[in-house]
Amino acid sequence: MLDVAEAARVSVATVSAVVNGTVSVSPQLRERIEAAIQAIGYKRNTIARSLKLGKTRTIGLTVADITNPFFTDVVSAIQGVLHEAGYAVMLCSNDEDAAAQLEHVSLLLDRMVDGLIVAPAGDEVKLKPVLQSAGVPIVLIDRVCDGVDLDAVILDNRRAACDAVTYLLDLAHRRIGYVSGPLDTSTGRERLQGYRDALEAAGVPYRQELVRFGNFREADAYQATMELLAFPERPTALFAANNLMVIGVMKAIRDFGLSCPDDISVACFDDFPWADVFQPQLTTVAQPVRAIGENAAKLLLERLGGSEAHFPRHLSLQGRLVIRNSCRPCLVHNVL
Amino acid sequence: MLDVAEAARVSVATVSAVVNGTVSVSPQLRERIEAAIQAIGYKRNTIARSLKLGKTRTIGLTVADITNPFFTDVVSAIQGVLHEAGYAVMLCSNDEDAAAQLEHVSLLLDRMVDGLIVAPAGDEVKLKPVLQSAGVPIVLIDRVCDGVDLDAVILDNRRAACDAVTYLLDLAHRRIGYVSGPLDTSTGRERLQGYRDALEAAGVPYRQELVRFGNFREADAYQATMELLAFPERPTALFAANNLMVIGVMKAIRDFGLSCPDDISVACFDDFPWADVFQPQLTTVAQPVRAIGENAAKLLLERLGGSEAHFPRHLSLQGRLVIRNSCRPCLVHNVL
DNA sequence: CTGAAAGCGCTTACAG
DNA sequence: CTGAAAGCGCTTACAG
Repeated sequence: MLDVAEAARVSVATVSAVVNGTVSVSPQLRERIEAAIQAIGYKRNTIARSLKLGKTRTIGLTVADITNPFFTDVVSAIQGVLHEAGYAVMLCSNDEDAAAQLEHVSLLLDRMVDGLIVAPAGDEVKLKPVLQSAGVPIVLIDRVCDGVDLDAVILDNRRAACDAVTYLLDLAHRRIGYVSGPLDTSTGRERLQGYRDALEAAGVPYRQELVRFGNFREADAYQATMELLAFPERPTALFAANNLMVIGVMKAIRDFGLSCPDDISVACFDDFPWADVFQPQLTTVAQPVRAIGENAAKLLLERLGGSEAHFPRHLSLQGRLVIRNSCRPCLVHNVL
Repeated sequence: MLDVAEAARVSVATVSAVVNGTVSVSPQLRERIEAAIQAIGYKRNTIARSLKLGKTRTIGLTVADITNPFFTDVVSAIQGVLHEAGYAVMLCSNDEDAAAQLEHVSLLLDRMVDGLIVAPAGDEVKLKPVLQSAGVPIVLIDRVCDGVDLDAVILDNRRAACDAVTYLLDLAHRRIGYVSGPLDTSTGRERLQGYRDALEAAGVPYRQELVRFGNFREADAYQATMELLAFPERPTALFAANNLMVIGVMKAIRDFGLSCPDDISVACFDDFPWADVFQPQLTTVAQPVRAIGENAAKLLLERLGGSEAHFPRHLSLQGRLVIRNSCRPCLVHNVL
């Protein structure tokens, strides 16, 4: 910028003025300066600008697993609106590792991001204080931390899980195994609660041996399903807590020599773009992924725009049960 | 830092020395300073540091489509090694929109990233000069730009496509439709060449009416497949240029009232974690996704470490044909 | 081993 | 409308 100023024989203040359009500059000067900028190939140093302004125009985003299509879609939506608004996004994925997430939040905060969007990866106890003392606006997505009053946009997990399990119950299933997520995530807790709600509404007793926990990933789900299938009174239907887990469920069913939906019904959380064309066509609860991302980004943008006044806002979106052919009416008479 | 210096009654230079461990400081002083840091809750301002040092310790990453599991896996691998090395990554996805990618590269460069990893999204003509004048190390992944001499790690697309099509030919297929990617990407060009290589080696003439182009996304592939299936002499097998396109292919087959593999065989580029458990089980060419990402990150790290001397290095990895059950021997006698 | 001071490249009151 | 100057928070020779 100094070079430009010299070339155009003006002060740096004037160059800054035309670059930012903050103050009106006489046409001749503006032209001279713009010519100099072209000639020199000047590009504003955003780092210096950030230092002076105390704003970086970049926001940090940390999700549990970038490999999970759910997060991928949410991230894509977030990026869309943030880029539109002139923000860059720094992304960190932690493979469902809470300790790694903690480091990532520090890394992001170190780099002076203007705001944070985070999908907590378990271990809320440690995460909470870090988020609370971050000093920048934060919005939580997908998962919330109990007792942390931050903006959040999530799914109505309890209701959605309840809908899916109710559907299974309506098909006369009574022994419904649940391959659950971990209870140190709000999604894990709420979806389990939805499962229980559905059973209770149908007057079916909750049996904890039908519930197995895992960390929302395929390997755990495989193991959990193998255990469930080994019961003398095998479940007639299985509900999986997310998109990754259902793959593990299906692999276990196959390796157990069973077939879905002939021998066992399966439903799960999270939809797939290919669910319509491969057999069995999975019955899923579809999340409004783009809406989650877009709303989160917008909430953050509002905070960044300075709406400090409001209370934390929680947006709870509804899932949608997409019925395909992976569930059949239960024919065996269940003695509970 | 000034506050810390005052509290510890030393100069900022000394504080800086203990924070960075650059110069040895007497134990008592170090202790006093560390106490002050704790007390004040001081955190180094990375922006100021970056300005002074001319390095941001963050690298820019721009891929064509973060929604595509292939890129997602590559990104995940890249992040792993980069985080390990203390770098943050700024990610931009452009939905296969070359103009958007151009903007993203500017946004990244503006923010003074130390290096760039890019998967070019078509329109190389415009991208080339931008990359060449970037002034930071760059490594290309998945796709290269002709005539730009940059580090790159890619797949041997030609060979992999040839292998897959050869497999189809070995099953006696002669009318093999190809749902291709765009020719303004190197992957598009090379995979098509591989298709042609296979035909030529088998002595089967190349018929351009059997090839349809799309932009590596589902919708285009659907349209392309509908056209292919409408031929009086319908193809007996279809090869899709990537993971997104094969979904469109399968939807078109279904909507056409056909079934795979009974009526038509299908193979594609890119593997799926669920390919083993849903019918038809797709025959695919699996890419070493993690290796691509890891190698790209390592190449970049080397450049960042100052190995300017070498020529551009091109790493070409091999794909692997995974044979499942979506392809059957061709029974109809083909008259070409 | 420790401190005073310059400078990284910007922005922004404050004068004129 | 334009310029001189201070300051954002660091790092790093250079003295002592």
